[in-house]
Amino acid sequence: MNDSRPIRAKSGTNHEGTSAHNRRVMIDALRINGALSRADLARATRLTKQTVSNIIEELERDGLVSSQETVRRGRGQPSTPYGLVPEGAFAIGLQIDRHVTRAVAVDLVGSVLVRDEAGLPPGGPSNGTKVILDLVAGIRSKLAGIVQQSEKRLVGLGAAMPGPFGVAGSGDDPWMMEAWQKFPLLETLTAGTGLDVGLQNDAAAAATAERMVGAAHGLDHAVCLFVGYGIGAGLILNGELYRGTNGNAGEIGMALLFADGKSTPLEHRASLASLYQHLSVDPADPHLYAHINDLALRGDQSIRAWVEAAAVDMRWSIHLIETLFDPQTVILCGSAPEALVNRLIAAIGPLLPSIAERRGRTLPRLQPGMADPWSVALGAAAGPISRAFDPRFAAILKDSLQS
Amino acid sequence: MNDSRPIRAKSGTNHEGTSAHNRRVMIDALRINGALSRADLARATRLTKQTVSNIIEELERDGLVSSQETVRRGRGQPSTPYGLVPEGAFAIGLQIDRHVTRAVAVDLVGSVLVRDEAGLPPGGPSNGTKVILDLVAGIRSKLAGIVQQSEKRLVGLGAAMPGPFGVAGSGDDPWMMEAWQKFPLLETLTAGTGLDVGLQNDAAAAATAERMVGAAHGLDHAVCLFVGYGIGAGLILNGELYRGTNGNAGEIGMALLFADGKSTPLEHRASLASLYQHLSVDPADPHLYAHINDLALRGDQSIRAWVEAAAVDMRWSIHLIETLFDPQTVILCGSAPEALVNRLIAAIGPLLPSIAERRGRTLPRLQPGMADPWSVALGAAAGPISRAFDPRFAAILKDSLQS
DNA sequence: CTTAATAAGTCAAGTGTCTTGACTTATTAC
DNA sequence: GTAATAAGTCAAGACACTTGACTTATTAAG
Repeated sequence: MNDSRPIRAKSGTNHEGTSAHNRRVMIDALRINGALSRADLARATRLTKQTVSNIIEELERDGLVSSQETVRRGRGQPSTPYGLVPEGAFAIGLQIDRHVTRAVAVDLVGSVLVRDEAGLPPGGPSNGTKVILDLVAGIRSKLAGIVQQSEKRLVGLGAAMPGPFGVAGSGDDPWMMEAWQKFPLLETLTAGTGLDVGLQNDAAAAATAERMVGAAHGLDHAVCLFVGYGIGAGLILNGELYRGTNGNAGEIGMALLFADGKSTPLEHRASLASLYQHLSVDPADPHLYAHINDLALRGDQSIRAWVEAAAVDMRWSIHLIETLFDPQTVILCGSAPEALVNRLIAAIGPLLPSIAERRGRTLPRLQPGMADPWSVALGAAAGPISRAFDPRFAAILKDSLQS
Repeated sequence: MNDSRPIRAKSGTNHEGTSAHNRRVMIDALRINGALSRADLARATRLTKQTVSNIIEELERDGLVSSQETVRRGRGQPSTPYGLVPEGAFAIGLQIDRHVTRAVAVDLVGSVLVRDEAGLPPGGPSNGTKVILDLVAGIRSKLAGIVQQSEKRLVGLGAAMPGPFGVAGSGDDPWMMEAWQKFPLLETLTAGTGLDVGLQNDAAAAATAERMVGAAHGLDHAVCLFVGYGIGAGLILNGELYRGTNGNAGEIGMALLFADGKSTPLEHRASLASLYQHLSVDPADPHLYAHINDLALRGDQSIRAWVEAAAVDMRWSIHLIETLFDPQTVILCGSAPEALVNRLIAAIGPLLPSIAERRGRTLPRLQPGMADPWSVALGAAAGPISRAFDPRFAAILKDSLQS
């Protein structure tokens, strides 16, 4: 009996895990509800007043929360609300797109403090790595100029780029996203910045952003349909981003549609790439974003035609998302001109019938999210903040504790 | 400032939560790996030998694990493996289908000890409730005749029926599944049995079964495509069944397919219901199952035609599941005749290209699961066992602790 | 104005569960 | 026969939450 097969098991937990969880629960509660008193926190978390007091004291020492003015609420001693301190933690978010890379510095509550972008030369990682590392270095030094102790309070760097990861692709993309997808980006960024680095696809980043400061704030189940150069879905399931086995969950752009006996990926019909092709414009044109926004605002005929066609496919995508994920709401967002997203939303309705149609709904089935070229970078930055501060199963387990 | 808005927060945890988690982790490790020594468990769970010893001792007292013969593994003191005791816990599983209801008693390791079924009269809950409660009572008394203390070790009753739940339906189903879906089944079963009752849709139950004793055993991300009277997907995400906001996640049968300008739910094209219609047979015929199995085995022409057509839609369903969930594998199962499922699997291949095609795969993209009229009832029973013994986030939180 | 009711928050001792480090036991390798 | 190695135990210790009494601050009511 050769007993060298690896034993698979979840990790156990201990006091530290308990405490780490409770800290995270407090921070989460303050993020969702705004400032709360110790007594409020004790009731909401089911912990004792004493425990809450101890943890709040510790969080205050760590500069993550601070007390506000006391509030009189009827009989009894007035309560002292505690709120998150925005400058308690920072994260850098990095978006790598086809022709451009964007970086932001974000604080604990999701405000963008610094932002910068740079053009990405063609040629993939071999030409782009330095540009990216310089951009990140610049953001860090600008952040250090604005706030004290920023480097000490930097919890990590989140990177976002179009997926899918680790999949053999078509190889016909001159902007080399495939090269980026194969490139050991995590290792390169870790080595180049010394930070804790995470990587997700752009739709996931958009969902993370919506969860921290947008329409998915405080929701347990929400799906962001993200329209960028491609199209993808960012999945918030059970209050956490769902990544799938290889970080590719939600890559709805690769879903095949069948029509007229041929199959076409959704991405070829409903994405900025398809719009650019429809309009015969150069995707690398730096003024394209504003130009498209203009056209959309003016109701340009050519845009309208594309919107009408894309809306049909997106209506179906939303139907499918509702059917498979049963979310509380679907959020349409994008790194696409806002006017375009608004036209899309208008054209998508009314939605197809689905299990989402039920009595007693409080949230709309479809709502607009951020449509902003910076939302992906923001979401990328929200990743490390969430990893560091949000309550989640993995944070309780011993193998994640090393504080 | 009216401050009566409810405060939303996750619950905190304490020592009991820690301990509950560690107990569950041990049980899970023994379930996945088979019998393990205390030292093995300590290494796998990252807990200390002492902690493991204490917990094992407690689990042994509770009759959930027992020691086996010592094993010599080279130098050092021989180890004493501990394994799960099958009769350490039981659960009742109940399937409510259109024309029949089935119930099983299952033990801690997922063996079916007792099974029984009864025809369901037309008319929905008003006529069927008594049949169901009698069936469950019969199962319980038979179980009590086989094993000692079965009632004390009964952790709950899991019920499964076709979804979706809580959705306005078409109202054209003479077998009144819609009436069942609206009926307060949970309350009725709780009152009628005195047990802790859970409810899920049949595809979710099938997935739960595959996770406990089938092809999804020990996997973190797997999707079961379940072919029954309808068709649905049971989702294992992050090692747990994913239910969605209203327990309707995975209802892929309601996904609309567009062809020739019309939309049709997948269910109308790939499900036993569609097969029955194709064959013009009576779905209430009790011999239908064996009959279909026979036809499938013999390669009947009419079945082949349906299989070919359904396989096209199922191939697409699998592609979509891979694209949206990025699972380790997709499992095709059903409460459908096994020969039919085998024909379907044969006809579905080769699969469509998707993100699941990657170098270094170890699991097949599609594999057969249970195709057995009893698998849904088994999965229904696996629900309470999983809730009681599997490690999960919710089990750590204070609001779930009352032991 | 005085007193009772109410609620926030603190204090100090208590409890439960994991950890630590030394020790015992059983086996194989040399 | 002895050393090395690994399983498992013992007893004390540490840590984080809990308990219950107490203090403080405010409003409601007579």
